[in-house]
Amino acid sequence: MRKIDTRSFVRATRSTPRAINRQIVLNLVRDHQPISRAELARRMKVGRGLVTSLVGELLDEGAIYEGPTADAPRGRRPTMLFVRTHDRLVVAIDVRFSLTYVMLGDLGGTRIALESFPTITDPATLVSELAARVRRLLAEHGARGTCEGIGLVMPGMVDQRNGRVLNAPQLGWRDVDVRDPLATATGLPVSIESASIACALAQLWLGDGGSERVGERPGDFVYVTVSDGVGAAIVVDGEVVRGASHTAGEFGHVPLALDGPRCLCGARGCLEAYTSNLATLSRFLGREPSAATSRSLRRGAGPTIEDVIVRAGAGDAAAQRAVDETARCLGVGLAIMVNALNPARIYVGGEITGLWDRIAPTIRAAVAERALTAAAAATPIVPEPGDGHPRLRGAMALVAAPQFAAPRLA
Amino acid sequence: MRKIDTRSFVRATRSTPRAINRQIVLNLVRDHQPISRAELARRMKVGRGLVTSLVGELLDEGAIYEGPTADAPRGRRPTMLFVRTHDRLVVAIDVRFSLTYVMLGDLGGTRIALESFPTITDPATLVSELAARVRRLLAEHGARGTCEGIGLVMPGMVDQRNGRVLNAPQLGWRDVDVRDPLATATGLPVSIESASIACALAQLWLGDGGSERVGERPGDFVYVTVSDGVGAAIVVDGEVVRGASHTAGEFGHVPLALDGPRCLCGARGCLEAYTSNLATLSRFLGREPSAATSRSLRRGAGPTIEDVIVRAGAGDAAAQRAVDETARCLGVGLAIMVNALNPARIYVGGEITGLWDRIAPTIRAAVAERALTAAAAATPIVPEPGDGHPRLRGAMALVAAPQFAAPRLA
DNA sequence: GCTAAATGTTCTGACTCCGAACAAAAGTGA
DNA sequence: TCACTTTTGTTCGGAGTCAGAACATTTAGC
Repeated sequence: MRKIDTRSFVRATRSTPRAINRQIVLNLVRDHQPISRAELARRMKVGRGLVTSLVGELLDEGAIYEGPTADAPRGRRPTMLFVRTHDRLVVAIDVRFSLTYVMLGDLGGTRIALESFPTITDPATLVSELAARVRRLLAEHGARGTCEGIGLVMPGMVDQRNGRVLNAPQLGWRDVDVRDPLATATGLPVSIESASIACALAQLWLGDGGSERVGERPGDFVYVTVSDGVGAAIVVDGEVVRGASHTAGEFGHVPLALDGPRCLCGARGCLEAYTSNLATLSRFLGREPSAATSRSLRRGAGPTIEDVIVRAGAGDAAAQRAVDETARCLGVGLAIMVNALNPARIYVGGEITGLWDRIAPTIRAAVAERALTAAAAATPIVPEPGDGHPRLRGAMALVAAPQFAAPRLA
Repeated sequence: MRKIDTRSFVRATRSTPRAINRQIVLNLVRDHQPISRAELARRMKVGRGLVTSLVGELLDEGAIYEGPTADAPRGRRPTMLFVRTHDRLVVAIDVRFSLTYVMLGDLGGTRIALESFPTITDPATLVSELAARVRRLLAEHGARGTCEGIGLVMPGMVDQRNGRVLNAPQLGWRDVDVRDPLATATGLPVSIESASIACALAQLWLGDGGSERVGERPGDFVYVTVSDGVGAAIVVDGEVVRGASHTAGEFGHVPLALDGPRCLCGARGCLEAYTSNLATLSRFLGREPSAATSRSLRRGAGPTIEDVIVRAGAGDAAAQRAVDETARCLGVGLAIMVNALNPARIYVGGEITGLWDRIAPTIRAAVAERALTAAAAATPIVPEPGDGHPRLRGAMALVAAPQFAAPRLA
């Protein structure tokens, strides 16, 4: 029951049905490959004739390809269809505080090569270094196919429309254009996105397809990133909620206590001030989480969040107390999201997932305590470990998504 | 960039372009009436021939009608088109704690007749009373047109799909079917919805069209209802966010302080415990907001929220303190929504809007203090006074919306 | 009355889906 | 071996829709 915005709509042309059905076929092949034309016709409830025509078009464009025929109990053997991904390359870039990762993968999300280098904070130098590495990677592996584009994930706020980094405190950037310089330096289209949204896109487009529960809509979830900050990306009906000025998802500064510890944002008692890595670390050290503490910890003075996690896992009581309290507060934060948005599930990413077995019961209990309905209390909360490089997968999803997205209409 | 859900999609047929363009024309007429075919063709960037065909179909169906021709500086005078609303009746019902309102209106949202009676808490008796009143209203005013359906707004949680009231503490109902009994008793289609979502639908479909700022997307907002409880309805891209189990929008139990005053939900420090009418009233009385207080106040023992508002407006210091604190806390709650969802604007409904001139600066200041970006801090916060019967308008929108909504696709 | 300009209609063509008929391919069994 | 059944995949005419040009209609101005 969507209202049409009469100031910005897309009217239908005579090729609109084609565009819609084409994408449906492509997505069905993607989700169920290998799949035959006849099976596609059954799933779409159309005649096989139409499927032949649609598939023929996708074959001509190189979006899919025909594999070998499959066995069948009776009758003619079906020729199986696959999405062409292995020779369509994607460059994924993840710029983080200390290291920048550059990865070469294919449209299906498969990793081909991965490298990293210390992050350069000067924009122009970073872009030229990135361009050089992209060129070298494509020269080395270019025989595997053609590159479809670059997905760039930046730490901080990003305006995905004009390709600018609005604010990246970890790099000291404010309103810096990186997309266009990188695009001209490499000759490839570049898509840019913030880390939390990128992780959500990775789940949405490259997610663990098979594990979804029956009846659960795969396009309704929240992805919460617990790291230096606490951010969330909201996905409703298969689409990321961006907000009127593209800043939706800032759950990090929901107050848990109006007179709580001071947060780096200036307010008091923010969720982030209780659950960020800095907060956990400060709690472990018995210090106030201040900007000074933050800086000194970043410079490598003192233990890191990884150290705390390792110690907690090894039985260190102080570390366990610090982490448990983080888990309790995170649970309260997740309960807010569960009540406010009622997602089908919540993904949690960040270093803290390394201790999931320990913290999961605490988080669940806190969520269940504050959830308003039984269904909300039972919302699956799924950890995503950092060793799967969710941000890099998100960068790949940035390039892959436009190929498979539903056409915008009405 | 929406992902297609391959387990539940709508494929295009050869009449899909027609369905889309038909709705676009209908909505353009609705938003810009009186409007000519030629103007429609310009706005849609199509030839006038296609518009003639689409308009002809809408005329045949009775969705629109031709008015008189308009003056033109040169050339043939255009015949103006209008949405046919005046002879298509709608019954709107708003069941509240003390009174139930029944209104007869037309598809355009115009009020024809309004009556009320003391709410009956027995479901069957309520339904038969409602059916009798609906029949009488239609008999009296039936000459004005045919009735398109009934919109029913209930206080509490509603499953809009199967027409059941899941939980309405004000009526003492749990899992009660009212939609189907009322539909069979009246022979009319009935749509049911919760109060906060209904108010949002009223704004979305019958909202103050002209006053929207340039560039502001009309389909991205949050409607916050401050009443016995505090609820919110989230509208993204012209569509209400319902959530995986249809319980999205429960911002009332966002904690402002984990160890704050006890809330009726069982937790502590909920936004509702600070800003509901009961909370304001309890603050004025210097009491704890308990279930017992709630009951005694509902029974008419002691002052009502309206009394407190009148006193605050007249200069009573205690009442002003109570209301100002409510405003401050509400501002914090709105800041959470601004940061989390980044809506284009926020509507606030409820008795407290009667004091908007006094509380607006406090609310704005609290929002601005916690908003993370300048754009978010500037989010317009618009009061909707209760004398416009927003819930009844929402009930009308329930019936009107399906007529104008975009077709679901892909 | 003629012309220009604008609105509204009609008609042919192109693109699409739709459904039925047809061809192709594999197994079964007389 | 070969007709029969079953399933897959293709082809083709028909119907619905948009696209665009030609045409008819109406008004104002000269």
